[in-house]
Amino acid sequence: MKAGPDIAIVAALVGDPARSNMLTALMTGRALTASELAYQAGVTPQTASSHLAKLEAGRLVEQEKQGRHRYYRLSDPDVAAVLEGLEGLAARAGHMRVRTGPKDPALRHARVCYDHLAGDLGVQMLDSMKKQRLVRQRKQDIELTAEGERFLTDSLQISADALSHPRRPLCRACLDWSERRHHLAGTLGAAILTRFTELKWAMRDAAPGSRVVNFTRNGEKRFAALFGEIE
Amino acid sequence: MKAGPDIAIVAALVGDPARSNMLTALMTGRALTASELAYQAGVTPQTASSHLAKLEAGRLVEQEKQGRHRYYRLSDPDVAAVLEGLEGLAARAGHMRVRTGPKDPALRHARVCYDHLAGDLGVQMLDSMKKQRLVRQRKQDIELTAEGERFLTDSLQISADALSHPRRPLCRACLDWSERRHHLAGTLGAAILTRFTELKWAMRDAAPGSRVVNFTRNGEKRFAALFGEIE
DNA sequence: CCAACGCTTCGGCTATTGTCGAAATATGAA
DNA sequence: TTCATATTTCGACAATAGCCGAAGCGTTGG
Repeated sequence: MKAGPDIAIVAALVGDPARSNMLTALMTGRALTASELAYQAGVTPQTASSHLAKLEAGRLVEQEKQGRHRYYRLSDPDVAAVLEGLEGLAARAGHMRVRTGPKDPALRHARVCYDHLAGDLGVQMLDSMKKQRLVRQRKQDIELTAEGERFLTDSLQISADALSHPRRPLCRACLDWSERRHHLAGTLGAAILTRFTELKWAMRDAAPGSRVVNFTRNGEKRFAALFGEIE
Repeated sequence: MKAGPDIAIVAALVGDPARSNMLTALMTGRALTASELAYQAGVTPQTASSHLAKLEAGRLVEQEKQGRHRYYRLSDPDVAAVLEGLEGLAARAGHMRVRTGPKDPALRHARVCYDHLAGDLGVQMLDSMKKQRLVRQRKQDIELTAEGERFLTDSLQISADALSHPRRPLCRACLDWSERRHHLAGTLGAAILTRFTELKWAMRDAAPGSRVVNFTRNGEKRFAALFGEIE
């Protein structure tokens, strides 16, 4: 009756504050160096080193060496998905870190959730796509419509067919912890955020570990034109 | 940059062996008493009591008092989903509890994953439904076809329309940790397993905390007739 | 070549948390 | 009413794991 995977080992890896801070920093989807992760976690480099070794042994992160630098990233989107789920449980249980600083509203407005847009704007985008019948959502199933494919091609020069990926869905509903509603994940969600960046509508906060997405004035206008409030 | 949910708190709750054993035991979808959970976790009742208080404070479980008995269950399917995800990560990282006893093959053959069928038979069922075009799966998106609705009504007396649920999808692909492929979750997956039980094709192992599903001889035949190997 | 920097390894310390014995309270059955 | 059982609470103990200083190794740039 105790057969099966031992979730305690994995969860204990995430359950340490220093390690969870590192994993959260990696939810930006960026690779960060050991030093940057040490800073994010608020520990010394030697402490971070031993933590990272554990995360790597547990297959939660993987590393790539560049000269003297060690870059770490999440092993794959499955890890990010579990971390998202944990974020939802933590938010629901009220385990929020109270930092009502200037960054908090920005984080709620628009932020990266691994590789796709989240926050107020992320939720608004999915809502708008549903109202425009670009996607169909039944509960947590999201499907791109033919009209949606044309929209993506015409307005954003994104080809849905090119987003095929053996292990990730095109569309996935991701529960937004700040809005408590869904935003769009999957390869399409990632492609859209990438396109926003290419078009210079939005850019990521440059601070390592920051998840904030800053839209330009023009970007906000373009975003509103495509995904604004629709009756 | 440390704003947002504090996943360390939730993960640390899962990361203790005694507590993770309890949560795993509750993945059967059944409510268990504090004593039964203490037994599953291999600790004394007083230790279990303090653990359960923590899990309840963390909103991972909820309790219902019946006389002298306290029944605990997982708070909701979101908790189960995160635990499933952790199981997948643990299995991938090779954190398997080596108990190659008589129960292990049974667990791999057919078991409950919260409320739907998993294991070899669970994976086979989804495969067959795909080959018979009862469902369409593109990566992790699963959609019931019109033919599938008729099949469910005719063969199992299950009405897909009656499975509507505000917070759960009809179909969800759940990665099976023993088969490393998908089985069917969601309200439909749950309804199918329930129907097998009603039809007396299958029954759950009566031991508290056991996830094994035992098919009868007749049940195996009926299951094979509906979901057997199809070319 | 030398100095600076990134990262790892080693060893010792300490705080935290899980554990159980003991005791108390509530419920159910005879 | 009494006894058995389920569960909770309290207090003490011990083991573990995270922490950092010190030292070492590898890489980079001047």
